[in-house]
Parts: sequence; C-alpha cells; structure tokens
Amino acid sequence: MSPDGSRELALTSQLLGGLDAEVQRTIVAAAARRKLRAGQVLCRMDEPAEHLYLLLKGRVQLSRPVRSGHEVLVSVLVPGDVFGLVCLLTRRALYMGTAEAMEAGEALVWDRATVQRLARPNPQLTANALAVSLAMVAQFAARHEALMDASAPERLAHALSDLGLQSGTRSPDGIDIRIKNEQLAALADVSTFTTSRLLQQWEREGAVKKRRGAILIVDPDALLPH
Amino acid sequence: MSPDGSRELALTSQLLGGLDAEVQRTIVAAAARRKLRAGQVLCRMDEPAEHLYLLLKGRVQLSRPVRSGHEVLVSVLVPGDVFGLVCLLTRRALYMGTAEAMEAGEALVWDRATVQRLARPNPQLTANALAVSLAMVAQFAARHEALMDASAPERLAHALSDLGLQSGTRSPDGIDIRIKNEQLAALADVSTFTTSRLLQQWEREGAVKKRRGAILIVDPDALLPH
DNA sequence: CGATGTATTGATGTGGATCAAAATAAGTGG
DNA sequence: CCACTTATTTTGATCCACATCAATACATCG
Repeated sequence: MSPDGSRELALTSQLLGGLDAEVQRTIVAAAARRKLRAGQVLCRMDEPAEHLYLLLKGRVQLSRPVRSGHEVLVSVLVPGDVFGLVCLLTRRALYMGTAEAMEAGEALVWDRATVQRLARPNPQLTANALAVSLAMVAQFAARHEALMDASAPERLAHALSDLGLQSGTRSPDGIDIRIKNEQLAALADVSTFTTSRLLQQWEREGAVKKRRGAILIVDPDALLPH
Repeated sequence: MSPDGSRELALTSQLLGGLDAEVQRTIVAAAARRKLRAGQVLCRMDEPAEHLYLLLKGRVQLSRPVRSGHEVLVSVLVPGDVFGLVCLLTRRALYMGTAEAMEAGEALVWDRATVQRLARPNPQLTANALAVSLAMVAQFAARHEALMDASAPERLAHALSDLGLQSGTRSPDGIDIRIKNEQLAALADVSTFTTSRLLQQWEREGAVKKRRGAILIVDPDALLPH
C-alpha cells in the first residue's frame, strides 16, 4: 500500500467507484482522517446521523441492540465499507445501528453538511450510496430467508464461511478468522451455547480449529453438508 | 381526485417529492400508465429489473418465495409506493422480490433506459430512491428484531395493526382490512394455523371481527397487550 | 350442488433456547 | 511467578412456544 493508501482503497470502494480520479481526490481531501482504537464506538443507534464513515483499515462491527438485552450483529465491516449513509438524506435521520471498532484501524469521516455539499455536484455519489443501500436490503432479505428455512447449523456454517471469505486471513493451515463465539452467534442468529456445541462438533470432524477469540477454517466444504 | 389523479399522488409519493411541479410533469409524462388486474404479476424475483413502478391505485403484494415452498410477504404496497428501484442502478440488476396485484389497480411504469435518462438531470430522483431504499432497510431491520424477541402473538398483532394504519379502510365499526389469513401469516412470520387460532381468540375477546378474506379491527388497543 | 379454495381443530413433536454452574483461558498487579 | 480477577467458553438438564401433520368444516361460486 502506498503511504497514502486511502486513494487506492477509494477506487475499490463501492462509495467512490465510478467517479473520476480528480473528484475522488477532492472528496477524500474533504474528509477527516480518524484513527480508531479497538472498542471505540463511532456512532450509536438512534442518535442523529452526523457523520459518514469510510473504513480504511481494521474491522468495525455494526450491531443493533434489541429489547431482550441481546445484540444482533448486522455485519462486520472491512476496509472499503461505508456506514452512516443515512446522513446523505436531507431530512434529519438517525443511525440505524451502532458501529464499534473491533480492532485498531482508520477511517475517513465526513460531516453531514460536507457530504451533502459534495453530493450536489456529484450525483454519482448518491447513486453509489443507493447501490450500497440496496445491497443492504438484499443482505437483510437473505438473512431473513435463512432465519425462515435454514437450521441453526446451516446458518452458523454460512455465517462462518462468509466471514472467512470477507475478512479471514489465509494461513498455511486454512482461513483464520478473528472473532469470538458470541459475535459469531449474534451474526448467525444462534445462541452462544449452540454455537459452542457446533464448533466443537466441527472441530472433532476436522473442519475447524479453534482458539479463544478466533476460528481457523481448515476444510470449508466439511461445514455446509450438515 | 382529479381526472388525472396521478400528479396529485406523485406529490405525496416518496419518489417524486421535492421535485418541482414542472419536472414532475415531465417525469410522469415519460411513464406508461398500466391497468392492473387482480392477481397480475408485475415482476418476478431474480429476473432482470427492466421496469420501475409507481403504484397509483390498488394494492400490490411484494413477496419472496423461499426454498421450503412457503412465501414470505415483504410488504403490501399502497398507492404512492414504488418498486423496482434496483433498475436505477447502472449495472444490470435483478428484482429482489415478486410483485403481484392484490386487486384491480393502476401504476406508472418506466423502463430502465428512461429512468436513467430522467435521473441524470434530476439528481433529486436518485436521492429520493436512496431514501426509499434506506426505509426498506429500516423495515427489514425492524422485522428481524421482531423475529428475534417478539412472540408470535406480538408479531401478528403488530402486522395487523400496521396493516390497518397503512391500508385499512375506516368503517363505522372499526378498521377493515382486506387480507386473507395466509397473507397475514406470511407478513408476520407466523404459521397460518397459529394465525387462525390467534384471530379467533381476539374475536372472542371482541378485539376483531373476521370474515373470509378480511379482518375488522374493532379495538386496536386490545391487540397489543397480549 | 359439486368443486375449489380457505379456514379450523386437535394431537403430536422438536429444535434450539434457556438456565445454572463449572471449567478454562487471559490478564493484572503484587 | 503466583494468586486473583474477569471474560470467555463449556456442559448437561430442562422446557416450551410454535410448527407440523392429518383431517374436517366452512364459504363461495360457477
């Protein structure tokens, strides 16, 4: 990565794709660059959406606390992902989830006014935001479908497998994922107990290896046929 | 309603709001006007999205067939609602649900090329689409939450109550909703059997009255405290 | 009055949540 | 390096809301 990796990343980001390089530079220049500490909360659900974030480094979890005390993990964001889209709307809006850094990282941050000023002369920006938003709809729809007619093992296997592709790191022995059971459970809509039991079973079968706070997928194919 | 009610409706529609009257006229003029027969399928999930629809009259159900054979009702659309947003994207995309007219009605229809041609000089159109899309995200998130920590009775009560507000017709005795049990069930993520039993219970308690294919909400407040 | 779709009913079954408690690992500070 | 604290993961027992199944009853309509 170049010393200023943000521009490269920007090119691959859904948000800034399709804009020409000069405009991208302007937009990136208008952002504040913010270091993220592990555990840092960037925005909280139901608070007024004042900022738009583009993740550059590290992972961020997007979650929604629900009445029963549990938390639902909406998704794990990786570099290039964006959140706080809602602040592109002219009408005041609230964040739809809570974003929390899972590890040290970095992000570009625009405030509402700036975003809207940038969007006016660059309609492609709004179009990109629409694409991102529709992708989120598709993601929710898929998850809802899984909840309707997939078993807990299937949901967990999918969640794990998806995580591997999205944010796993290749290692000689397989794909390593830094996540704890509770988060994985919240992502797959399964209880932590069931998660523990299933992971153990898969470990016995040689499909995964686990440490505290991480899972190594040894044989991805051995997961799904359950 | 004026002989040409579509313009009035357009003003209240999320899609065309915020555009000035002249532009609205142009956009509406660019659409084909299509009569809908009950049961008519307007678009099917996973087929290429070639058209954008704005409902003028009647109701349309948006559903997603799932593996197990069931159908999930995503929502019931009412006049002013829009679907097929995905065809605003430049990249070819697929419909995310199947739209079927629940009764005779009418809709404005644009094809992909036209929509995109209209959107270019009118960025507000894309911004409106973004707002609609984000509202869908919120809706899915709420439904997911309900599925996580609300009981079947609660989900059904909410679904019914929401339907009443959105597409019920006031009558001297209460709010009348033309929907059959199976659809209501598919909207609340509850089985038809449970739906039947709960509706009966509520009828005994005087909260609702039911006929075949319709439900009359007599006392909305008597629903939720269950 | 069949015929077809819709709604009801009762009996049965079960997946996975929940609960309480223990075991394990990872700090932390003396 | 050890004793202590705290967070994570595990284990086994229990339970229950709701789906599922198999019929039956009820409307509606040509």
